Amino acid sequence: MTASPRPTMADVAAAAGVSKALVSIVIRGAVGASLATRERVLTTARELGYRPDTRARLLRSTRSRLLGVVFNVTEPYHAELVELLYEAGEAAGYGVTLSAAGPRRSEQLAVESLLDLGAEALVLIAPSTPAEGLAQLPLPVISMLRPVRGDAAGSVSSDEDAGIRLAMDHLRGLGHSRIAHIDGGTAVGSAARRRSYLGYMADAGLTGNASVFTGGPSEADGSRAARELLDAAGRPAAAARPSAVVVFNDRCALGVLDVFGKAGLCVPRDISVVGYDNSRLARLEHINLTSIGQNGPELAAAAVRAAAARLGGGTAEHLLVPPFLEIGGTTAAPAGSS
Amino acid sequence: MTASPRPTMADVAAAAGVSKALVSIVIRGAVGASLATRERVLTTARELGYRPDTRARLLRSTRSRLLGVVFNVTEPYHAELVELLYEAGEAAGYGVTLSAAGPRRSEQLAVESLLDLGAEALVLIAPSTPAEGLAQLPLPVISMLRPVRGDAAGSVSSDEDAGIRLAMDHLRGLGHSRIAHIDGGTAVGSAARRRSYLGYMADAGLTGNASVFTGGPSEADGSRAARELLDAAGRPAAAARPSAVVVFNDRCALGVLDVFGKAGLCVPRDISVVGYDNSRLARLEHINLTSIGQNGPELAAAAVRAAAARLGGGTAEHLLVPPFLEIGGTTAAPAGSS
DNA sequence: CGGAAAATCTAGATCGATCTAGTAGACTGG
DNA sequence: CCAGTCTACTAGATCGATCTAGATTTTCCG
Repeated sequence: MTASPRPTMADVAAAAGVSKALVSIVIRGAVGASLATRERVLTTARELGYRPDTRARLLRSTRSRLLGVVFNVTEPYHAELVELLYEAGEAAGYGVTLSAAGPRRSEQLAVESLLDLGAEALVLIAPSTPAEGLAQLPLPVISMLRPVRGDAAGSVSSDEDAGIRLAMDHLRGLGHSRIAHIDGGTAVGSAARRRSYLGYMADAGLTGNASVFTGGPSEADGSRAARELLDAAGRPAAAARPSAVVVFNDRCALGVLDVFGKAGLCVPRDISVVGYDNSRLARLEHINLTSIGQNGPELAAAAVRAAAARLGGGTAEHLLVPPFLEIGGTTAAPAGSS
Repeated sequence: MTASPRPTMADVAAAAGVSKALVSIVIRGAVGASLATRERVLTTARELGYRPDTRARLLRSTRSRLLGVVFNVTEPYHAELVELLYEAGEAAGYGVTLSAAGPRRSEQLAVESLLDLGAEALVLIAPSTPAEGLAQLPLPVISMLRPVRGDAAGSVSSDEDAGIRLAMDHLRGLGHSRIAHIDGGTAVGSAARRRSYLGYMADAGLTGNASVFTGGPSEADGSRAARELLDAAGRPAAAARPSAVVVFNDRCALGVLDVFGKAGLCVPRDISVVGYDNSRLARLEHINLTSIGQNGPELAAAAVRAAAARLGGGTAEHLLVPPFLEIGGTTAAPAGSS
């Protein structure tokens, strides 16, 4: 509470008997100071409890080395990425500042606050701003988890096509061939995943077995689609029911699991279910959903690299990071195959 | 990409034919400018696309009017509070900067980065730093969701005792009298909630019906406790089984629901369950757990008020915000009472 | 109308760092 | 021994705002 004013660079300089400029050199670790004085300055700095003032540093330096990150508070996975971005950023010599977007705070506002803070590049996690909007911004922008075409912004996303293939390979490997897909309806990314599914089925010569049901991003969507699936399967012949379902995302898969359970189907004995996101939800012990996960650390590192490259004058890169398969308790070999 | 340097206050001053100082006055909305010039300056500022530079502003002004917020990335509810703090802060004329703590980024580090940025007060959401540590910090600190005694820091938390009472009143109102409690084991806050439960039962003259099972913060803890509860109930007489359970938190309640379901009990027909937190989990459609929720907007507003008051020279306040009851589908009148 | 009070505006110092330009001294080589 | 190069260091300008102190104009009122 006794607000003793924190020591400045001038204080350290006076105490160590050198100039401010030299202290600056030492603190930044720049060249131009002898080993002896370097040590002396660092010692007195530590003794005085000196900490460089970020505000002043940002103001003066040509390169702020500050990375602005915009994330959405309603997406738990974003929070996870934020922490990884801190790590990746700091490892690359960048400071990281956050700005949250959400239902009551627009992405626009979040971006502006970072601009005013002097960020020299932005990482937007799953931005809703269209590409043209991103192109307007006066600094390099990296879009995470949402691919962007062209030179408007760099992008780093998970390879969704590879993700679907992982899920399908897993199911095929278990012996499934009647594999259905519950898509994400009009949600972002749904079309791409659906396309990957259909492409895989075609390549495997299983076009006849392919069937897509309209789901959505939430549990309710999944429940609806699952009921439809059961109804459709019942009509022609019960044997025609799919033995496995690849679902748009984990939340949707949760709704699917619920309906299957209430219909008396046992997962995975009667039917296998694969989600997408490997969210905390999926990892709850009594759910333990087989799911496709994004490689968070690699995504974060790639985003920082892309931002640094863009600052170095490169053109917008578009990276795809391979996802991984987390095998849980909702997939097994089909019933008749032991 | 064509990095046109953004206009500064001097540019606006030149364009409007006034001094820098006057522009500053107008932008800050301070007294000392006539209505006419005020308008003229604002117009030219808008035309030039001028935006004040936060770095410079922070550096110079005696009061940074910057509120630092530390949240934990692993807690989804924190994210929700963050957005509310933005709102509450900005409404009170404070800027808000975030710093994330988490498994790989210490609270200490998060706090320091905010100090370096020039925050003039900190709001720590559920800090793990002990009170003595908070007292060391050279600025006012508000601990949210974790009560702190003494003058080390202000605190704003949800009134847990009132929360338990809400749950109990609800169940009593439905006609329950055999109400059990599954606690949080050694988790933070568990002891207080258990005490509230026992106190309520005593006050209601139901000490004979009170029974506490050792749970914990996670689903697995809940499952274990639920099995114990069923075992214990089976032995003396089935009729002695509690007709309702108040559970430490939502995750724990999820495990409880799972075990009850698998044991053939129908919730809420055979037994009612109340959670605590009103988390997103509880609000999933097919779970729809009756739960005690924290009043987020009020918590955020109170935290900002407390910080402002502390900055104004007041002593550390300790506020309790009343929670609310969210009635879901897991509570109903006990079986024999229609 | 005169002079005090209030309102409006400006010059210049200042916050705490970085950065440029330049000085002092040590070292090298012919 | 002197020019040339390197290393170690420093003075002072600078970033873009705020703030203080003072200048100028307007208003008010007896």
